[in-house]
Amino acid sequence: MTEGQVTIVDVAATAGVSLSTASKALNGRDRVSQSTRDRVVRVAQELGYRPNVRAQRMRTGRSSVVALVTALPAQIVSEAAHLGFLLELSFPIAEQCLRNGYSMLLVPPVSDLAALDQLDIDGAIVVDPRADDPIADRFRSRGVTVVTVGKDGAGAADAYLDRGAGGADVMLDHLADAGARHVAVALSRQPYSLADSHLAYLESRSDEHLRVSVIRADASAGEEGGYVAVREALVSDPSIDAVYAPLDALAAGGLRAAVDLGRTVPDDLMVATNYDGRRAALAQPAITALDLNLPVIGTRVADLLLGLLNGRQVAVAHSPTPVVIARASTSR
Amino acid sequence: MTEGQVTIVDVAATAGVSLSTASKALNGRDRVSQSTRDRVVRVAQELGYRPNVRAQRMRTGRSSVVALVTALPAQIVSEAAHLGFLLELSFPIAEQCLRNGYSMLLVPPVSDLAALDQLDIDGAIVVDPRADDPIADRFRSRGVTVVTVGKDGAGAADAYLDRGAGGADVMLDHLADAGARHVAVALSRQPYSLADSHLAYLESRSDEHLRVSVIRADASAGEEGGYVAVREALVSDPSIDAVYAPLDALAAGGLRAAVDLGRTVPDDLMVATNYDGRRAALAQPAITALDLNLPVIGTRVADLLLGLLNGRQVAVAHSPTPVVIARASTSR
DNA sequence: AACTTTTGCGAAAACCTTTCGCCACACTCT
DNA sequence: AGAGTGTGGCGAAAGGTTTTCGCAAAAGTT
Repeated sequence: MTEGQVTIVDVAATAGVSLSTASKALNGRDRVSQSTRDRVVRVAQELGYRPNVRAQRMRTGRSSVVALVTALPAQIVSEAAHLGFLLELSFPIAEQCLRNGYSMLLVPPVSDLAALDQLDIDGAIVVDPRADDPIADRFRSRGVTVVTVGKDGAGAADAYLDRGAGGADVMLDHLADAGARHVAVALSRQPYSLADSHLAYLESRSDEHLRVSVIRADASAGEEGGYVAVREALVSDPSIDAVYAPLDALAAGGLRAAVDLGRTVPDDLMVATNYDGRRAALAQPAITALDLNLPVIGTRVADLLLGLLNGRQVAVAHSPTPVVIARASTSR
Repeated sequence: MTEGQVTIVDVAATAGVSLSTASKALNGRDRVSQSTRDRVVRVAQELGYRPNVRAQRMRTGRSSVVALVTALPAQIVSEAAHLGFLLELSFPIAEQCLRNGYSMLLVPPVSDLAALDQLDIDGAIVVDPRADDPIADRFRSRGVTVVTVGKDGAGAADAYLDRGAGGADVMLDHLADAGARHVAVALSRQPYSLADSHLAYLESRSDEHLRVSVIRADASAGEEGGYVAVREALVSDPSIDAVYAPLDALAAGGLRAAVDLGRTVPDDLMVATNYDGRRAALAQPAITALDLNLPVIGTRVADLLLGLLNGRQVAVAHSPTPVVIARASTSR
């Protein structure tokens, strides 16, 4: 195939210096006279020397790789727009990493935690961790620095990006402004960090102007889960005049349920969701969603992790305030 | 931090066997008696031994990592929907890799080829390579197996996934059926593999029923590039009654140009594109696009690469036939 | 001139694993 | 009994790099 790789030994020999001097000259680490440094660099250039990354990693114990992994189960990832969320996040993270000499591993949801041990990484970004997240734990037990997107309740991570109420505040304000009096918030039955944040916020939110109640849906069933849960809620409590389902699959299912029950949207019932994916934009009527500004979130969480890996002391960052994208489903 | 990692030396010592025997027992490689094997495995378990991935890679010369990288310049990637294309592709690839014990590195467009040398990978998937693609070359000169999505003209890759006419055939059929007589195909001025495939196909395509002419646009300028190119074409040749721009940014720009010129879509002029992203779906009127079946493409190209890495002899795979998603922009 | 500090470089260890060659032993066949 | 054949296990050698330590020569100081 290729001629035997040219190693640093070859460079040193050709340049007439010792191994260690060559290494120091190339890495700029230690004190080497300018003349020898130049000579070594020139020889390396001429010989086409490329350091063996594996050997470097072996020796230094660092790999300059970080992983992006979601803590949500595969079902939810594929059913809801979480996949889109993840992917939109992945690119800015990958860019930020590359810019800082790191590269990013995209890890699909795994059933087997042991598979995570195979990843040669310095750090990981865990999206939407559960409390005491097993993935984050597994990484950290190995010495991998972990940062989470979404507050990590039990402190399983080294740092996290706080998403606050996750946009629930912004959206509820919007719904209230639009005239809603009783919002049913549809959350996944399976717990994850953002849903918890939502919940925490919601409990403090109900006031005389806006009543907020929580309903639970089976997110792994996708739209169907939203359909079932919202239908039941609408039937049992006619005072509900708005449905807010952060997961877009639940919102889309809820919309269908409302239509099937003869409610018109938005006049009888408003519908809103978080992630602004195709599902929301193309629904009939189009569903109001949030602009989460994922590029900024991605960049910030990447900075957080990279900062930690470079020894800076940081513990928390904040996501930008989401902006409501008002669509037909909430504009009366 | 953590207590010093437990190595295979510790396992061997505790189990009372030699280093090499412990290694063989754990890897199931060579002949070891069942009793010692069991003992070693049990000890490893008890000690919580996890092999040092970096040392393994160093020794074996394999990393079980592949990279996904696009050959298109960063400008086009961000301007056109190529980013969406890439991301939709990335997930099935990452899944397929993980399923086979590999992991996938997502690499943003790089300006500096040397950065690619930092990636510790066994193989790479290069999307939309140019002829004699420098990225593919760089990888292969290092001994990295390369597979491309989109035919690699000059054979810079070890294998490729053939996208045929890239859907141009399907779309032209659709336009002809819809009543088009003269289609202007807007291609990026910058060459890349799919545009070449389109071109090759288009040259053989013009017949008495359907005239096909090619116009060139500056794709790095995004929609504006499409606007300028299409406007000029429409003004200089009034017989054009359809615009087909594989890159969605060009199609969207073209649509705007047509409207500004007072042409109504689809009655005076039809518009179509390849990638079915938000831009196409949300345009006014909505733009007809193709369902490329990216999950299947991703899985196939991953299989191609993984096959090669596992020593199987494969050279080419084919993408599924795209299906037209007919929207208002082409239905009279 | 004698002493101390700085500077440039080399030898060797360490990182942890896999693999190659070899030996000892037990067993089988002539 | 001696030669041949497997089998289980061991020791040592890579694999390529970074880093620590020490030494000697040069430079600086009293």
